[in-house]
Amino acid sequence: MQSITPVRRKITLSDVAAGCGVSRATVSLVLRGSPLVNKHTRARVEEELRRQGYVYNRAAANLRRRTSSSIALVLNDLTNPFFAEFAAGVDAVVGEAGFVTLLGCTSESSTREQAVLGSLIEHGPAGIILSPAEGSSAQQVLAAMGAQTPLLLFNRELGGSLPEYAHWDLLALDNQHGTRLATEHLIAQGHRRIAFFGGHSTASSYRQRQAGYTEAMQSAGLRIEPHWQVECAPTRLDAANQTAALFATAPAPTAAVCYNDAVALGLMLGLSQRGLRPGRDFALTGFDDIAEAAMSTPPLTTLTTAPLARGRQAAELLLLRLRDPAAATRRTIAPVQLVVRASSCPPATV
Amino acid sequence: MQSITPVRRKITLSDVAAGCGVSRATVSLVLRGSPLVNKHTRARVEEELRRQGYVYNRAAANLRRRTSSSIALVLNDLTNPFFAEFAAGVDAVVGEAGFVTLLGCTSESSTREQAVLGSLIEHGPAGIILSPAEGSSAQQVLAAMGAQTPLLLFNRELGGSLPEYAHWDLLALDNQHGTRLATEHLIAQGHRRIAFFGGHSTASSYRQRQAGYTEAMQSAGLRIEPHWQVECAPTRLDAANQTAALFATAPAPTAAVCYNDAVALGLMLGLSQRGLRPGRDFALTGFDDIAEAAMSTPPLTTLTTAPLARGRQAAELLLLRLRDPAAATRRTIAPVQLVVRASSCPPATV
DNA sequence: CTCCGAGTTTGGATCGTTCCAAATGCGGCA
DNA sequence: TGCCGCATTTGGAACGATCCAAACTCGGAG
Repeated sequence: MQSITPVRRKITLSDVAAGCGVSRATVSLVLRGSPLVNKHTRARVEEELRRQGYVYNRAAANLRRRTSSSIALVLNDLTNPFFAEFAAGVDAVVGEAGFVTLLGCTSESSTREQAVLGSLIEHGPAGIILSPAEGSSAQQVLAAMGAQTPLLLFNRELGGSLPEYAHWDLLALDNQHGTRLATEHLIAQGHRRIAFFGGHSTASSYRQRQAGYTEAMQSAGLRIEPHWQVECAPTRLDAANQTAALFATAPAPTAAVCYNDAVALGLMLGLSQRGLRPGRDFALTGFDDIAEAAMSTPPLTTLTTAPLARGRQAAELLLLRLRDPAAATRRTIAPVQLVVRASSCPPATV
Repeated sequence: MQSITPVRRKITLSDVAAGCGVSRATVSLVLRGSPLVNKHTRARVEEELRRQGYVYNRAAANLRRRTSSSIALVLNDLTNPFFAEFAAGVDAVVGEAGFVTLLGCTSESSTREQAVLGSLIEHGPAGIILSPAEGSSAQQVLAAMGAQTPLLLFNRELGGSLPEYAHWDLLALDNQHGTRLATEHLIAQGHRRIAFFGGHSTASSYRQRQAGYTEAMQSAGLRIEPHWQVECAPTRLDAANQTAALFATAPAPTAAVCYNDAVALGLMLGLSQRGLRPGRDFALTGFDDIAEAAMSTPPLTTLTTAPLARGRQAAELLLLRLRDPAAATRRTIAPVQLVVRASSCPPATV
């Protein structure tokens, strides 16, 4: 039966040491499970730690040891389920390794990204996992975080020219191969006039996905009309609004490879508004395999990226880097897999 | 043109002080924008700070000032878009207030919750926002985090008996009113035999939602058959599997108020498998308004909870508490709003 | 009876910042 | 010249942990 007297002041090592008549150093050794300390002393100290309700001050320890116990995770969009799952994966591994996750959201703004990085870096994380905001550049990022802290870039490349002393690891999806698979699948279904729809060409992931599409089209000897490549913000709403552009000029496409699932779902909406039934009159594919993809009408053919696993992987890559700061820079490309659902129908026989 | 010499050792106040011939104290004053320091000196120091690429060590400052600059966010399920948006909202406000978010995911396990809380507390957050794992108790939570750090509970109550010295703020959704609205809406549509489907009665939110349903039914003078209340895990899969239970005994319900959207989507699946068309032969409502709700077939009538706004609100409530630790405990109930979509059809005229 | 060494314990300095009381410089006034 | 007050600057002691070299205890060997 322990009586808990609500205390204002925080309990420190010295309090515990005084409480059981040993020195601070001894208590410190007990805390860290050192084999040096005598069994009997250890028991006494541990009892006293419990009794006083001591809580370890990791900040103080980190200061003295010049270590860090946190890893920063900076995301361009946490409201996107893809990144939310990614974050969950990161946090799991980071936690297992005894670190704590410092979270920062940039809402796709490179200005906020700088502010967030600046604020996080002051807390001295051991490393940073960054999924850059659209249009953020290497110079910006380096200016905000310095070159001291190991960086793992996820999902996107940084724009701008790279100072030659800059180096970081990268984990990206195999965007190009993914859209190539999707395009080939549509071609195999019998489509010849295939569009590439949505996204902003400023993003590196856009350029890669578009390259996969172009590659597949060219390999099949199919030509690409200019108006089949329509850019829009990677959101449902903007995608729906831009649908008309696909059909502005003849010949109209019979299928589209979309930049991602959000865009594909928006395109479905836009098609319906024009009286076209997605999955019957027009085929389309997405990218990401968000939860809604399987639930939409028709269910969406897309590319799964296993965001939770990618999160774990990102954290593991960063931990590897922490263990060996001098190792050569790694660029990891994670595979993606085509999931065929009803949205990628054969062309309608008109 | 600045030449960046890659330095291993971290730059400290003393380095800068030495670099421009003033004392550490003066540099510290400059950093904090004190009006005491001479204009000319300030300029010189700021130049030197830039030149050396100084980065502030907030941990050291916090140690000295006995302050904290972080807020811990502990979530039972970050892969749920509802919580992901909530987290984004929290992080935005926390960031604006000059704090940093410490993230912890518990994956709905109260054991992990204890571990996560224990780890986070060592970093000395100014406060904690906790959405408890299922079945986590007040004693557990208090044991892991002590009574020193202000706690804001989100979404769920803690189980177990409360020690009388325990007190914390609460932000919850108006569960009871929400399901009452949904039930009344179904009654207005003409339904008389309405079920309450899904969720675990161990959760406080379940009991509240069920109470709202019961209340509405009783007010309307409608009776509730025992087999119309079917529990299941709040996941799509389990909901689909439990669908049969609703129809095991006569009279079968013609509509169901579901515990949440995941359950409702699962029920739709289950209904389809029985040859019932949701939104035509059977009406149903959800809770949460996750993104899929608007996209499902038929679109799901549900209750919106504005998770992003709830996140902001949670953070603001906690900041308020930090400003006035002695203020009376608050229990905030956030309103929810009924969104009527196609799933809540009138009863089929058989 | 002294000395040795293994097993434990400990005081004091240190990490990078902030606080505080005291020191410094300097123009003005008696 | 001496003293006051204002504006600025500063050395040294914190904050709560860890590191390190030195010290203590004690049984056994010489």
